[in-house]
Amino acid sequence: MKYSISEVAEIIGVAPSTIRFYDKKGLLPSIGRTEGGIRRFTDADLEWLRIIECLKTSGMALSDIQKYIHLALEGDSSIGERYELIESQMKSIENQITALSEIRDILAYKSWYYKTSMEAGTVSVHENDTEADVPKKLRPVYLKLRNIVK
Amino acid sequence: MKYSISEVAEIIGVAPSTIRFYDKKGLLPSIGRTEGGIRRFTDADLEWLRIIECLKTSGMALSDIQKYIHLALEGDSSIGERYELIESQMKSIENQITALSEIRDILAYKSWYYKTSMEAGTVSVHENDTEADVPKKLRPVYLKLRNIVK
DNA sequence: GTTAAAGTTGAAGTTAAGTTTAAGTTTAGA
DNA sequence: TCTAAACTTAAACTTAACTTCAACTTTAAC
Repeated sequence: MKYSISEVAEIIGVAPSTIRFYDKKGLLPSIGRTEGGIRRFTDADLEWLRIIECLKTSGMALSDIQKYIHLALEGDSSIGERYELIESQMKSIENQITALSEIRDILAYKSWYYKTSMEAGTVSVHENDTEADVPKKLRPVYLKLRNIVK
Repeated sequence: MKYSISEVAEIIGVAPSTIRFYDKKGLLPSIGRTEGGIRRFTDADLEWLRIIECLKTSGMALSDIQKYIHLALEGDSSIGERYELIESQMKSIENQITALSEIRDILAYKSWYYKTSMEAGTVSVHENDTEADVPKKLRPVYLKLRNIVK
C-alpha cells in the first residue's frame, strides 16, 4: 500500500508541511519518490512516523529522535546505544510523571479551595482554616504548601 | 523580609532576566521599587513566583498564567472563573499523565526488546516472537502495538 | 490536450519563552 | 567620595518546531 503526503498527514494527524519538515531534517529514512519527484509513502514509512510521534510525546527533541532513527538504521552494532537512549528516555518520562502528579495534587487543593469559596461567595471562608478543615486526601499537600498555595 | 532580584532568582531557581521578563509580561503584580527604581521583592512576591512555577510545570502558557493572576487580583468576583481555569488545567494534567504512561509502557517494551537483543547480539532474536516470548507485564503493549513497535 | 488539484523546493516568517547586549543608573562599602 | 558590583531599560538575538509563501512542476480526471 502506498500513500501520498496528504494521506499520510491525515492518517498520522499532522500537517503535510510537518512531514516535509521531518523529511528535510533526516527523520524519515529514504522515502520513495515517483519519477516526477513526488513522495510515495509505504506502511513502513508510516511506522517510522508513529515512532517519531511516540518519542516526541515523551519529550524527546527532534535532533535526538534523528539520532535514534539513524542508530536503528545502522543495525545490530547500535543496539547498545539504542538501549541506553531508551532507558534514559524512560527515566525522563518517570520524572515528568512524578512532577505532574505533584502539580495535580496542588491543583486539586486549589480546586477544592475555589469550589468551597464559590459556595461561600468569598475566599475569606478559608482565612482561619486548619488541617481539620481540609479534606483528608488534600491534607498532605496542604501541610506541605499552605504557605505558598493560596 | 525584602529581597533583591538576584536573591529571588537564586531562591526560585531562575535567571534574573526571567524574572524581569515575567514582570514585563504582567505576571508579577506591583513589585515594589526603591527610590532609584530598583525592584524590592517581598515574601508575597515570592509566593506569586512559586505559583507561576507550579502552573508553568502543569503546562499552562504564560499568557494564561497572566490571566489567572489578574483574576486572583480581582478578588471574590472571579472565584468562579478561577475555579474553571484550575479544573481545566487539572484535566489537562491528567491527560498528560495518561499519555506519558502509555509512552512509558511502549518504551518499557522497547527497553526489553533491546536488552534481550543486546544479550543475543542481534535484533533477529525477536524475529519470530509470539506473545509467549514477551514478559507478562509487556504483553498488553506488545499485543496493541506489535505492528508499530519495532 | 487542458486544467485544477496536489505536489515540489528554498527561503522567509511565526511563536513561546526566554537570553543577551548596550548603554546607562543606583547602591553599598571602604 | 569613589568605585565596583548590581541594577535598570529597550531592543536585538536565540532556539525549537513548525508554517507560510512564492514560484514552479507533476499528476489525475475529463
